Amino acid sequence: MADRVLPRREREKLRQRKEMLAVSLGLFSEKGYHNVSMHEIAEKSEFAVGTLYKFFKNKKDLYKALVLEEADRFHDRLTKAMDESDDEIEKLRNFVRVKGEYFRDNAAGIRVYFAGTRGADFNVMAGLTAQIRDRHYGFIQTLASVFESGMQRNRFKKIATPYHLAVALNSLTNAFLFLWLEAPEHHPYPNDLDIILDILLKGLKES
Amino acid sequence: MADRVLPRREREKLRQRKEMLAVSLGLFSEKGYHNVSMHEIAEKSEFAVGTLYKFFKNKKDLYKALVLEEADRFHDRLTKAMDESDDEIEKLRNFVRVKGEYFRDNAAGIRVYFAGTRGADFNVMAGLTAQIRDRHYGFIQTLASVFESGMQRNRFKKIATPYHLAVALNSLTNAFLFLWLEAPEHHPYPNDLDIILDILLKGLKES
Amino acid sequence: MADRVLPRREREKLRQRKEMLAVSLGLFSEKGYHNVSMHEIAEKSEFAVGTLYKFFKNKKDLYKALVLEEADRFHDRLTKAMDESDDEIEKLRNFVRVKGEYFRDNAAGIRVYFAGTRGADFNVMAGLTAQIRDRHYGFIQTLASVFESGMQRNRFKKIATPYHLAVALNSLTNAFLFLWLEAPEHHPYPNDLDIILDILLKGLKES
Amino acid sequence: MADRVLPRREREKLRQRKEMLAVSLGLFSEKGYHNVSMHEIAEKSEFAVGTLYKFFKNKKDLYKALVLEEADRFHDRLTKAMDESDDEIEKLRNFVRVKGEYFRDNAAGIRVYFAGTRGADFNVMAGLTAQIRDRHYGFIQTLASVFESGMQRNRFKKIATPYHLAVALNSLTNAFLFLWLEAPEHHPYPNDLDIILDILLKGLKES
DNA sequence: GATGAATGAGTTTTCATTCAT
DNA sequence: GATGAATGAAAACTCATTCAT
Repeated sequence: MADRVLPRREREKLRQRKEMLAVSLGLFSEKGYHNVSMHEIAEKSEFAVGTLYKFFKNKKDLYKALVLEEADRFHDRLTKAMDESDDEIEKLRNFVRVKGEYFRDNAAGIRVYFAGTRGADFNVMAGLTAQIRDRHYGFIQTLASVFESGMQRNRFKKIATPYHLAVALNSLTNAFLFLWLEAPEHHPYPNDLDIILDILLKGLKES
Repeated sequence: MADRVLPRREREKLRQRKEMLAVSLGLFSEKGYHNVSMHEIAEKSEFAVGTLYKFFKNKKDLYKALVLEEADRFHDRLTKAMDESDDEIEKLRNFVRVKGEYFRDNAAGIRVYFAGTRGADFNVMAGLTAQIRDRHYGFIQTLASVFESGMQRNRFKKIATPYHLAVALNSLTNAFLFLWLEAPEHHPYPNDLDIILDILLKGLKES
Repeated sequence: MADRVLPRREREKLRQRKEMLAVSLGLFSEKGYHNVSMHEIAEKSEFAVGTLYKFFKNKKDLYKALVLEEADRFHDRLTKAMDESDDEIEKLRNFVRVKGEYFRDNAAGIRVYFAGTRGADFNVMAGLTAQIRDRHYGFIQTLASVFESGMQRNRFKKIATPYHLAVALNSLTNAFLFLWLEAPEHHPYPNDLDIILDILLKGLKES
Repeated sequence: MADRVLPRREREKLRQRKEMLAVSLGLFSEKGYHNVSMHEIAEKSEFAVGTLYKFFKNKKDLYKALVLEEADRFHDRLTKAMDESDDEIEKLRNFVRVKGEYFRDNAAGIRVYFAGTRGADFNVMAGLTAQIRDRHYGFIQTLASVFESGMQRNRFKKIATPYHLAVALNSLTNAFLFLWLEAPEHHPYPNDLDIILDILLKGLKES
């Protein structure tokens, strides 16, 4: 780990920053950006307000950092899951499975990430939306490349462009996972997802 | 029009309310709930602040009314579009086409509607989220019933439950329309949509 | 009654004014000047706000009129009670008895009158305090004249100036009646009063 | 003084709080609760509005604290004055004298205290009236106990219950002191008071 | 370097008063 | 003459941010 080699002072800083973001995540995901005050974050994380401002220029910055890191963690996890196999179908199965797990285990992070994307304060949170979008777009490209490689190796029919298929798979998994996230009692967790993927694969696979 | 037969006073009231909501729509859709002040709405709509409060109990109420009416208008338009034909495939084509038109022509309304759904202030805007979700769920059922009737008449294969198919079609159209809404320059408007529907229909239609 | 001979229009006006003041009395006595709005008075009295302003220049004026008329009614009643006898002791007994009845039967008026006197908005309610004080002073003089005449007729000992005695009797009756007004369950109504007067008279009467 | 041993920070806090209350006392006593704004208090006390809210939850709370502390200071002073002697008559003389001095030297506090008692916003200032009344009742009991002990030691005749006598003496002193407070030019300060007490004592003392 | 007290701009909301109908 | 819709000044209160200790 890189942490090991950092001077103690630096390591400590990182630990504090992490703690601040963890507390912020809990609060923001629960109440939304405008219903959380810096004092609340300070109190719950047991830092002084001024210390928060040592780590983040202002409230917006703290929020941006949080959302972007949440986005990166999310996308990293998905990318890694796909990298675990060389087989395109297996990659997609991993994507769906791990995304499901991620929603289940990181509901707060997911909520903050999606609020940052399609959230309340549109153009206002200047920059954030754009940066999130870039990351999102980047990930969609990664996903698209799986479809592309599958097509090149003639494992998938070219029923649509790889990009379209990536957008489709991504939005479908989102939709079903949100159903579950918002009303777990009505939408039992993993089954829906497999159904989706199976249908898509059935249409895709060369007979 | 019912408007004609209302007493003049009532008609005038309605006109004012509409104007207030129209201005609010513009501001909220552009800047988000928390970045619009009542003074701003008053000024831009050329009413006094007090007058706004004659029509809406408070800021939250104004916002709720706006979002709910926007949701109703949206769903009504889609439902009507589907009612224009008795043929299930035609119904779905109408849904996709009209939804596309609606996104194109009512970007502000769409933004406010979706912000209200997956928006910023989760449990905070008590009631709103729940009401929106009810309406959304109701609409999904309407869409599902199209798939169901298609299946009963053996026009569609039963590749998934009608409810799943409705969620799928809805989220796919959202996804592609948002791509266009957010970056029209990269995503030429109507073509994507047809592609989606065609793929879905190909999988659905009995050969 | 003078009312009879007024033109109908005038009589009607007077009736309306009375109604406004009656409703205002109820509201002001219950909630205090600042917690009653002109709209509330208008609604409860079933007049339009504008009509209120036809009768009273503004809210302050309405309140002043109310308090002063309440003061006059109160003092008139007491003065009349004392006029019913020529005997000084009987006059004082009447004063005490009728004052007690008045507190019991016009709690709202009493509250408004005393709030206007020693109330919340000191110098602010410009003029009111002064006018009330004048009336109050005038009444104290009336009461003092009873003691004075009793002294001149050698029925009372000159244990203090008539003015001092008037102030004393007045404040004592106020004190005991307020005890009852504020906590009737702890302070049974009429007995206390008689005790007071008897003590005072015992000290006063020539043996 | 306990102040000496408090940490500097605490002492500073107390000093600020005192300053805020002092300025508030001046303003409230002059204009009444509803005619003083938090901004006004902030400006005159040279604190920021937000700082006021650090010390007092809201305007009502600030006012309540002010009135209750004023009441306590008043009653403490009177109680101490009576404790200075063991002789009942001397106790009463001290009470009257010190009360007079207190009215003379703390007119503002007295005004605020009495406004809080029989003041403007009856049931509205929920809690305040009740708390004031409790303190007032407590003090009346203290005063009554002087009469009671005087009776037990056969220094006073039992012309009335100790409680009645306490209410009487208290209301009489109030009445005469208010005359002076409101129109010092007409009512030279201390004489009236002695007269009152002397009359009362004459009636009370065993011959 | 950390702290948290102090700041005051900015927000929502109320309500006395006016005046066109 | 009565009405009550419209007005907007003014109030209470919050909270991101700063900076002296």
